[in-house]
Amino acid sequence: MSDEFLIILGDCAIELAQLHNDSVQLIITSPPYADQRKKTYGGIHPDEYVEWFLPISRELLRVLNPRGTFILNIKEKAVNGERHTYVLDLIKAMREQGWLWTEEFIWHKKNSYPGKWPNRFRDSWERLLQFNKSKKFDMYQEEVMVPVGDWAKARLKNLSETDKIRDESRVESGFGKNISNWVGREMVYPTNVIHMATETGNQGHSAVFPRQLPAWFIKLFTQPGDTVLDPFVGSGTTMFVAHEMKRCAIGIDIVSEYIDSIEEYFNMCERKQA
Amino acid sequence: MSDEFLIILGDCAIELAQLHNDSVQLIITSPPYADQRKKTYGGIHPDEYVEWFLPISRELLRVLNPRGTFILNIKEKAVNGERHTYVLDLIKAMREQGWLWTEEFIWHKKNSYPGKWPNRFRDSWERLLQFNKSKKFDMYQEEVMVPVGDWAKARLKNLSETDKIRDESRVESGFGKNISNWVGREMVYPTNVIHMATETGNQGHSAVFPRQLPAWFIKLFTQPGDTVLDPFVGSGTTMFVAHEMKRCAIGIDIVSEYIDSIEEYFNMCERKQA
DNA sequence: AGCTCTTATGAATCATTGA
DNA sequence: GTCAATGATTCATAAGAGC
Repeated sequence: MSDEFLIILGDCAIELAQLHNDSVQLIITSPPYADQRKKTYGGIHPDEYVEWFLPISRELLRVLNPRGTFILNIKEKAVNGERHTYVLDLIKAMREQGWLWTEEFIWHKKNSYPGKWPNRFRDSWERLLQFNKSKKFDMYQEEVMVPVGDWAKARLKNLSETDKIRDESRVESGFGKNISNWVGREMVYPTNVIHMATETGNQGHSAVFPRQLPAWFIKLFTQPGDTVLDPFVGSGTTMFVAHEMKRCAIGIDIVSEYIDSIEEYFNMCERKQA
Repeated sequence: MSDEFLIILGDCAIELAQLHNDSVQLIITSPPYADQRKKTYGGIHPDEYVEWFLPISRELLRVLNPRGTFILNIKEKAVNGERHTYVLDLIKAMREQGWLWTEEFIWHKKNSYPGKWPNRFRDSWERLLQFNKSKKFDMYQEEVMVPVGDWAKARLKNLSETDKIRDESRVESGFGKNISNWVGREMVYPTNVIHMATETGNQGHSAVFPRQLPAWFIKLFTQPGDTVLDPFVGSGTTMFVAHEMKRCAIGIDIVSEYIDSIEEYFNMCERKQA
């Protein structure tokens, strides 16, 4: 087993005990949403969601480095025509555990799930909650700067929206490829609203994240050699991206099919290098 | 005094008593944010914000029609490097008052306030919380359908063969499919993410809302002749838009300069009509 | 009319100073 | 100490001027 990655089959509430204190620089995960994914995770009832998550977040708080960051992708579902409050309750409960609720990023999903209801529009955003262990944490803002100004204006006028979407979904780092072509142009910092299309139908597994999303946070909060953890690693997107970016990747999942698939991927990687 | 509008100078916690039960179809307002606007509103401390707002929301619940809607524009500030939780607390407290938290729209402000800090990016979004009195409320979705962007029309008109091939080969992204669905369609429903720039320098008065924002919700949740209330009417944007859209407009504010200015505006309107 | 360029200015945030 | 006020930082817009 390489130091570069660690794949664990099991319940993260239990398996996280394997990890040392303060050993992880970035935790980024999209836990099963309430009442979703019944087949794989048993379906946590909205009213029990906080109670279910707190033992996990307690372990995450232990393994996270004091200068590290925890990014939690979550969105409340509508229950009885209302937004359920478990996410609000979770934020408050995690603060009592010792977490700092530093920021709430908005993930604007440009191609949100289709549908029509008489009392609400399509939900096209999710929360990306940033939690920290201390007020002093590592943040490499310059790594995620985006071009703007004349470049963006000219481009926006001359190119259609389709082109932009296509570019962003093709290049994992957003405008990364294009950025390199425009070195020397004006670069500006992004805001706390992130525009990314979702990826669908990725080899039969539902890809929770588009690859750009973990890539963006990995660039922002870690350096090469740091450790990135996803306790609900699912199809493995976070691990693959972290590994490609020369970070150590740890993934945990309770579904053996997911773990098998991820192990296969990393075996292939090692064989290539050999 | 016309039935078409009502302008009240005073503290809305008190003055709302003038309004009848169930008489308002839409409440849309942007109350003073915690610790902001000290000169005009006194600056409510974050820790006391919920306590300050609850008597007002209780009166709002009384005057709102059972089929009406309350849109609350609010955003928590950063305190001690953390996001404060008073908005989360407010949502929970209002639910205990009897409000239903139906939806949370995101207002993405394209021109957010400048600034740079080592631990956070610029804040470019605000919450637009939708509360209702009952699960059955009026919503006229077709009134806010948006035209398919020019980019899509232009793209569809001269869709080159290469484009078609490229799009179809990217079916896994879900995007190619969408394009074919848009053929022949002029209007689509919006989502719960609203993109609008703030208006600047409006004749000395800072316009809290861009005019489009109240206009959008007035179209969505009311019909001509319905009553629209803004208990923190400020420079009057909500009232002016509502009046232009043939809705009855009620505005309350504790700042006499604002009220004078709004009365002047409506006097001019009536003189023109005479 | 349609462009480009310039300028003013925001519901912000944190570090520093002062009571 | 704790708390409250001031200063430095900074960019996407609209509006206006000039070709």
